[in-house]
Amino acid sequence: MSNARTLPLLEPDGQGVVPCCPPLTERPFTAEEAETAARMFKALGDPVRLRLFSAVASHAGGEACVCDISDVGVSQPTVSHHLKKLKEAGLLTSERRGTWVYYRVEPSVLAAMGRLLTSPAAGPAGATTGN
Amino acid sequence: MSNARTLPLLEPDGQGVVPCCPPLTERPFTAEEAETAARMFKALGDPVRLRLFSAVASHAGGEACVCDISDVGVSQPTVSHHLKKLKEAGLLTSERRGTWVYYRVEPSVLAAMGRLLTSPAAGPAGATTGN
DNA sequence: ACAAGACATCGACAGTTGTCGAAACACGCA
DNA sequence: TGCGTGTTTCGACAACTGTCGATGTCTTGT
Repeated sequence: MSNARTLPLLEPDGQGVVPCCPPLTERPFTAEEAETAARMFKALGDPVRLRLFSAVASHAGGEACVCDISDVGVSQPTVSHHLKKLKEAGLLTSERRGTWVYYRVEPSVLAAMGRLLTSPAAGPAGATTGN
Repeated sequence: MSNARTLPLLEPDGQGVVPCCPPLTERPFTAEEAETAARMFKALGDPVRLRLFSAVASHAGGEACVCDISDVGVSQPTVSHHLKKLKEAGLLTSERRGTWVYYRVEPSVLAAMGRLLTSPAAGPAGATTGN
């Protein structure tokens, strides 16, 4: 139903994707950057979704059928609801093959998320590494 | 006020901290791991909080006075509310010096978050790096 | 065509969250 | 001591979120 709401953290640019935001420690986020990045953090901000995402991300082949990962303590409609949220956030993609639906992670998004949190080699806040 | 609610992502272990969770792609999170990690993602899942966090993290000296970062489009009590949330999530610490209160990031927490998202050298889902 | 299984959508509901203004608290200074 | 400024807490309220059971859709097998 939506086609302008996907992949908030990355923007397609023809042959790949470009990250939306600099590392968190580089400079203060603009309102727009924050809106974009927060959507992704929010998607991972629920324990059930995090388990589902982790289950997909760690599954052999990089993809998993819903039936493989739906044992997270909530009902089946709730699992479906959360997978939809993760898809809307651009973290997962889904594909139906026969009876089953397979979800897989968007690898570049995971990389972009890591880049957001990895301090860029002695950033302003990373000067004192010894805690 | 609270002393059992801080640093969800890391556990103090005498001389430093140890990460709570493996990378997301290593194996499915347990319910407990997910609960812990989700608390942190949730804290960054709000645009205002993300801007505040980024403002502190990128500020010279690794710390910032509330007065330096409170221009994010919401009222001052709301800023205080969000800073409290970030503190409860273990992402920020605060210290009062005279009239002003300074916030700084917990560097090890940032590192732990990055580790969560960085695939551990060709993990199950990281085999295909070229999208 | 029909039944069965896998998954998604719908509608409802309790609990949580973000926001504000008002008030309280902490500190420095006259 | 009292005032002004910076920050937090309080109380209230609308909006959002996670959850469920019931139902719908899609595919396979009989």
